[in-house]
Amino acid sequence: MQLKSQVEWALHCCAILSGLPAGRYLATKVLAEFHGVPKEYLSKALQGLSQAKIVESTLGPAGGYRLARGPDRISFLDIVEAVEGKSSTFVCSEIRKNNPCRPTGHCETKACSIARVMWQADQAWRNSLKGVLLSDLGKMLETDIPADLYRKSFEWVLARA
Amino acid sequence: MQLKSQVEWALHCCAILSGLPAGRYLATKVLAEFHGVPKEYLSKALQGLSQAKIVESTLGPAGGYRLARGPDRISFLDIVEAVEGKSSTFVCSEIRKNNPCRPTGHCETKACSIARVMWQADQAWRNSLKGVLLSDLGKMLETDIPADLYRKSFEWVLARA
DNA sequence: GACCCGGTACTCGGATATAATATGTCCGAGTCTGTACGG
DNA sequence: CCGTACAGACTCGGACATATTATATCCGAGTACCGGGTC
Repeated sequence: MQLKSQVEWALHCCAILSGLPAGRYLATKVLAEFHGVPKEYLSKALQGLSQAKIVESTLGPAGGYRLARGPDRISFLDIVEAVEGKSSTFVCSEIRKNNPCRPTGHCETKACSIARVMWQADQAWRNSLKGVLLSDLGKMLETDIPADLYRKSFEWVLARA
Repeated sequence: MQLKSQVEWALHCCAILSGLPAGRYLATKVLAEFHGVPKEYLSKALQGLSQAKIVESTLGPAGGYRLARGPDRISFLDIVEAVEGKSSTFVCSEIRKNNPCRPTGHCETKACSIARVMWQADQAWRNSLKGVLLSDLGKMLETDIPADLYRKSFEWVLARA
């Protein structure tokens, strides 16, 4: 099991978008060039973000994407679920119903114990992601990235927004 | 992203094996019949468990699998990792290195901030799985399953061990 | 009667096909920009 | 000089191929059991 690479791309793109001045849009082409990934495919990830109302888009020249709300109102979980879907990582196929000893027509009273444990773990994962906001990421990047590189990148992006 | 169905099967099989009297083996054929899944494919999941030293196998007639240690020493995480692998669900492909502003030869000082957040969530998921032991599952099943069905299933399995 | 030996049937384990999903690419519908024109 | 209409170019969005992974199946190597033969 592995998250798709689009999740990583979407997160990086949101990080860039969160640093953009209000009202400016950034095109897929620019985001793809900055990250060195295929433009056409990256657009699928951005489409997911758009449908989830995390970003909003504009057409035409000078069009592109921007965040639909403040970075302090967007969590990692929002982004991950926009790309990967909201369904649990564990799906219970109810194989217990195939138990040859099970009386026909018997109806389970509660969810499978195994599924409950797995879903609980899934929830722990989501809670962890929910606890980190895009604004938190912004602060982390400020301290992690050398000031020089940070400023250069910012200007590079701004010149194309 | 979705866990493979083998994970579910492996967990159910371990649940059965944990109720087995010491020294008895249970064949793939029986486990497959009980759960209503293809015998040949289920064996792959059991192979994973075997390689992870969670279960041990014996050949020949009356052969099969049994737990390699007590159910209080086997966690959900052990089983999930045996089937899914131990690598993180998030893989960082270091796309930040493609940043056109990045000086050539620049060496990152610490791991990508985004990856750190994702890995932390992955760890939360694993910790949750680590906290539930096979013996805990046994207790849950005892209270969840109707006593009648529980006993019947136990005898059904025992007659084939 | 007890022990040894060989055949047999059953087991696991890995190598091999098929289906589903992730990855990557393409083209069309729509709209904003910039310009030329008219008032 | 200003407002308006229009052509053009650029954008996103979804439809279309390919590569990788999960699913399902098959066959061979190996071993414990069982029966017969021998001491």
